[in-house]
Amino acid sequence: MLDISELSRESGVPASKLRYYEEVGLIRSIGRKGLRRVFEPDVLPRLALIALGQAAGFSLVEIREMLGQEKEPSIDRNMLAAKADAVDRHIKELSALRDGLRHAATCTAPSHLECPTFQRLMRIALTRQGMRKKVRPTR
Amino acid sequence: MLDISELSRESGVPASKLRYYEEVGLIRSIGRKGLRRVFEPDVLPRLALIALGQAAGFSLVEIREMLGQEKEPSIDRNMLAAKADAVDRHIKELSALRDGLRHAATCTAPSHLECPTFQRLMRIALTRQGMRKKVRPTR
DNA sequence: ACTTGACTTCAAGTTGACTTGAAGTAGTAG
DNA sequence: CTACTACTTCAAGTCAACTTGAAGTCAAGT
Repeated sequence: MLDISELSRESGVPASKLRYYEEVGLIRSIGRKGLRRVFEPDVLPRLALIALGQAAGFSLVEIREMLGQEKEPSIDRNMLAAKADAVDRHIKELSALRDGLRHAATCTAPSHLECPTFQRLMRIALTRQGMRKKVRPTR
Repeated sequence: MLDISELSRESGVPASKLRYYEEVGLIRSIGRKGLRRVFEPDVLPRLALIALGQAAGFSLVEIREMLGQEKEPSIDRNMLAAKADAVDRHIKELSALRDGLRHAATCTAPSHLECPTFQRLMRIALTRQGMRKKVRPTR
């Protein structure tokens, strides 16, 4: 059992962020000691997953969906697989970007427009589209 | 030569965004026809690169640095290579996330904490840290 | 019992990346 | 020449994801 400062120290996540995450339903405290929140240690891996999900470009709402917002042990496996596929597509795009950057660092062609590497990069870029959702406090 | 609505139609980027991008120095118009901006067609690939850079999680300021803010043909090659390496590290993280998601979709172990796949995921997640910069209009 | 200080809530502020709206202007069709 | 419409500027608004600040509470040490 951890209080918020212990959790903050262990995870490196500021207390204000932890309170915010609880407010929007990303993590849960199991009770109070007086006023103070009491957390179970298993929020630590959960926080790691949240950080990773953010690094992957997911919104907090999407992450909440992926992790399961409540004490549900059975999360939707199809949805997880779909998310994995989405991340995989993202990786493909980033690979194109990386290659494009490396190419730009070495290519001395007069016009990038004529370069096949650059053209491939652009084709992939143009298939992109973004969608975002809104995060609202749970209750 | 394109006016803003043509550029918007060709690129799929709303005109308001194009004006904003010009304001912060991501793209340039080469002049005016009356009030109206006139763009060169080569902003199209540039817009594609901007979108790709965003997909990669870079801020507009970072993207401006990568692409070169002005009509400089010689952008810093070492910096580009460094950015490519940064993207590559990001890809590694995302690969871990993807694998983690796939694993979570199939693993039925009672506690994820005991699972080596999950532990690897977490190790990578914990090495993350983020930094952001501010975007200000040029001039 | 009293002080201390880390916790609490709640509202408001911040940042990046845009969008929206009002008010004005200018090239083109009739 | 007059209208129309698509452009223009500029200020303000929005949204996600937090942070900050004020004012209050409470457990623990002296």
